[in-house]
Order: sequence, then structure tokens, then C-alpha cells
Amino acid sequence: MSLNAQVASILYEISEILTIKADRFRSRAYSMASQRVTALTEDIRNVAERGELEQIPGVGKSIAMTIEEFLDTGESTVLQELRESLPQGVPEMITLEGIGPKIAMRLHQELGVVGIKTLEEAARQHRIRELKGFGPKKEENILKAIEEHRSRSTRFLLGEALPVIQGMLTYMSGCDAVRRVEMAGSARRRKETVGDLDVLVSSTDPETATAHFVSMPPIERVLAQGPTKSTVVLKNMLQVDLRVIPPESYGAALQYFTGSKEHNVKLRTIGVKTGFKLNEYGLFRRHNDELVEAEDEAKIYEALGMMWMPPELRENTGEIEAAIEDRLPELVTLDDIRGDLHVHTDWSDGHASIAEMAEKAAEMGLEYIAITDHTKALGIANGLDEERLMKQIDEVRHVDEMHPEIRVLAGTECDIRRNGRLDISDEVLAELDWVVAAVHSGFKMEEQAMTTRVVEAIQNEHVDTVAHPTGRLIQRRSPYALDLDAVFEAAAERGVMMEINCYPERLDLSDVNSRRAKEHGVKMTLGTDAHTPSELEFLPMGVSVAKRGWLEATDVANTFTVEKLLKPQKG
DNA sequence: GCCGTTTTCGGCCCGACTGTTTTCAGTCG
Repeated sequence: MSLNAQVASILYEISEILTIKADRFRSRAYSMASQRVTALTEDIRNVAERGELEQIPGVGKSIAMTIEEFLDTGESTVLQELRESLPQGVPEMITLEGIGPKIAMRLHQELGVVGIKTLEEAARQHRIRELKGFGPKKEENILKAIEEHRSRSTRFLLGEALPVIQGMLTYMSGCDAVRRVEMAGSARRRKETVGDLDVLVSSTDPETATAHFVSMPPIERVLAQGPTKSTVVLKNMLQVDLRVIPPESYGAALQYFTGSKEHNVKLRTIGVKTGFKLNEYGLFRRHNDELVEAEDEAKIYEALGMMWMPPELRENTGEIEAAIEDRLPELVTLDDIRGDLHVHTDWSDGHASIAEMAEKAAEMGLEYIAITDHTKALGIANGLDEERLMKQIDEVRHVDEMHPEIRVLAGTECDIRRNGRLDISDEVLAELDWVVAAVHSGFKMEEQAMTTRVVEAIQNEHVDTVAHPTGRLIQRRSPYALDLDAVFEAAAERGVMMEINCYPERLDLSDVNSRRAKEHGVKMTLGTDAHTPSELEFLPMGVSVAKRGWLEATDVANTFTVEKLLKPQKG
């Protein structure tokens, strides 16, 4: 985890515990500060050394001191004391659906519950229903929540959730009572992982729409069902919220349920200061409840004195200020993307031929793809040596000739060895149109050595981009220790680019790191890393990361024509 | 705890659903 991410997570945990303790305003302050630290494009240690921590929005004297303490000692006394102030088992209990701080506290005090295990025993022995304000239903729901907690993995990858939500949108639009249907929440913001799904429906007949929703085939359990809001759990343990909204409030609801929470809080605070009230039904004048706007999401933002912004930006990381000052970036879109710059074939560990990959890419409307198979250091992936790579170049040229509808580039995903050298000779690299360099081994190297390794590779005159630069696998493998600022600096100097890998579990660089690379003057490339034709469809995932990283078309090399892309531009 | 084109003190976003109650607290987003 980067230092910034570590600081952000400390602040977030403090915020969480303060929420448990019902200290909502202090909790919000820490949560806002955590968001801002996450979005910082500079190493927070540099900011601290300049004495400018308090210039970070949301960071005042007190939080600045907490950050400094953490930077000096690696610990936070505020957090430690807060952790110790919570009774045993309470943090664990509130991870269960339907149990919050109040109930967890009472279960601890009145029944001696110290965790999920003892909670389950208490429920099975029917001791919970004896408590005032509790009943059999509550007991039953606690047992169900424990069961779901156990079978549920953490969060879902965006790439797993999007097809599910697409299926639901199609299903819901098949209901006559449904006028419009759209995804909201973190899926609409294209966050790399989502905790649950939000589906928004406009209808004048909410009962029919809701009934249609809760009778969807893959439902495991209905958690709640009301006229405007229902919650279900699917068999794969994904939780889905449905909101039914009258057509005239659709824009307000879309804004509201898209979030993020911090973005909305900030927006409403601005509303309060300028005499408005904003909720899911519309924007109202505070003094007389007169409706100002509700149908059109963009008009709500405009009425609040700012430009509409794409959902990918709505994380309260400076987008509201930028919108007010009319300096939002013009984000790159999928339509801007002309090619895919990281594609495997059956020459190494892919499952389709060069021609099959090219044909699928052409079908998708792409103008070019780069064939970038693994090299010999990756024996397990049947990596190519110089001899086979030369043969593959011939084959790529042949396929390119046979497919005038798309330009097929000869490339490689060349392994960066531990000493920073590439495992293919310069003579052969010189024959290629496109060189992707990547680390595939030695993930445990010290930060300094790993940084030297990657920077060394960037110095090779043939390298165009560095694939999956941090090596992280979402929720499975941490990024390797790497001084990203040093890497970006070297890359900017040499005109080498950084990849946003579109593979759902990689998305590497991440949104925040892409934004950071841009600040260093580094351009980005998108690569699906496809090993089958259908995986070429991961491209939109990478575009989402680019958008969340505030990137414009000129920041992403895949928006270039093939001529511009291949023109030598290194200094 | 943070913040200030009313403010250095006094605010701080807003509503739906459940389970248990006879009017609402707790949870969730």
C-alpha cells in the first residue's frame, strides 16, 4: 500500500469508529480528509515536509497532527485509543446486515456477546428475543445475516458485477410498468470494486415494478420491500437495491443514488449555503420548498452553480471545486479509443490465433491492435525467444496484409529481468512496432532494487510502455514495493508511457496512480491483456479507470492514429 | 474536527424500511 493509501486508511478507520460512537460530525471530518488524502497526486511525506498538510482540503490542525504522528512513528494514538474504547466484538458484529452500533453495544452489555460466534449461540438459545425491543424475527434475521456473512467474499470486481447488472437492467426493462432503468451507485461511478448494486427505475406503478424485481430468478432472499425501495440478495451473495422513482424526479434520484456519499454531502452542504435543499425528489428552495429542478440531472448541478460532471469523477476529490470554476477535464471516452496495445495469442499463453484476435478487434471497430506475447523468461507461459519472435513478426506482417480493415502491429510483452535488462536482444526489439515491458517475477524485491529495475528498463530505447506497472491483483495481491514517483519521473524524461491494464482484477495503474502519472507528464496506454477474443471486450474497463484518473484523450496514446503512435517521440 | 461572499462560533444532508412498538428507534445508503 502506498504511503498516501496508508494514511487514508488510518483516517478512514478513525472515521468508522467515530460513526460507531455516534460522533457523526467528527466522523465526517475524518472521512472527508481520508478521501482527499486518497486523491493526493503527490507523496504525502513531501507535503508534510513543506509544512503544508493543512492546505489539503478537509485537513485542519488536529488531523494534520495525526498524519504527522503516523509519518514519524507509523502509529496513531488517536486511533489506538479509539480501538481500545470499543467493547470486544462490537466492530465484528456491526459487519452483519441489520446490526448497527446500538444493537451491538446492547448485545455485548446485556448478553455478554463478544463476537459473531457467541452471537450465534445467543440467537440459537433464543436469548436475544428476551431483550426489550427484540423479537423472534430479529433473532431469525441475525442468524441469516451470520450465514450470509460467512458465505460472502469481500467486494465484487467491477468486471464481475457489470454483466450481472446489465442482465438486471434488461430484465427490468421487460416490465411494462418500467419507463426508464439505469444503474446507479459505485457501479455507475465505475469503481474498481463494488459492495452492492443499485438499480434505478422510473415508474408510475411502483408496486408492479417492485413485484417484478423481487421475483427475478437468481434471488436468494428479500431483505426489504417497500413502495420506493427494495433490497434483495442474489444467489452469488451480491446485494441489489432497487429504487422506484416517479418519472418527474428521475434526474434527482439518479444524482442522489449515484453518490459517492462524500460527493453528495459536499453538494448538499453547498446547497444549504446557497438556500437550497437537495434530496432524491429534487432540488428545492429551502425557505418555501418550491421545486427548482428534478427531472434532469445536469440541470440540478447547473442550478447549484456548477457544470454537470461524469459519474466517474464523483468522489469528492476536487471535482466539485473544478466544476464550480469551470475547469473540469474533458474526459477520454470509449469512442476516442482506436486500438488495443496489449494482446496475447496462442504463440504464448493465449487461446486464439493472431488472425482470430485481429478479426475480433476489427469487429469491435478498432483501427489497430498490437500483438504482444510473452518472452522466454516466462517459460510457464510458453514465452518466445528471439528466433520464434522473428518468426512471429513474419506471421503478423502476413495477417496484417490479409486484413486491410485493421492494422496489426508486431509487438512483445517483454520480461524485465531482475537486473532491469530485457530478456530479448536489442536487435530483435528494433524489428518490432511496439514494445511493452513488464515485471513478472521477484515481486518481493526491496523498494529500491525494484525501482532501479523498472527505471533501468525504461532507459532501453525500444521500450514504449510498461505493463501493469505495480503488479497488484485486486483483493488478492498487493502492489510490489516501488517508488512510483521515481518511475514516473524517469518515464516522463524518456517519453515512455505507463499502461492501464484493462484486466478486471488488475486495472493497473489504478485511477489514483493514473492521475498521479499524468501530473508527472506521463502518457498512458490501454491494454486489455486479452488471452481470448472475448477478453478484448475488457477495453471499457480501462477507459473507466482513465476517466476516474481525470485523463483526457490527449493523455491516452490509444486515441492516436497508428501513424502518430509509431512516430518516434522519445527524447 | 472543519470551516467561513452572513460566521473564528455554531453549524454541519436527507429520507426509506423494519421490527417492535402504540409513536419510534435503529439501520442503511
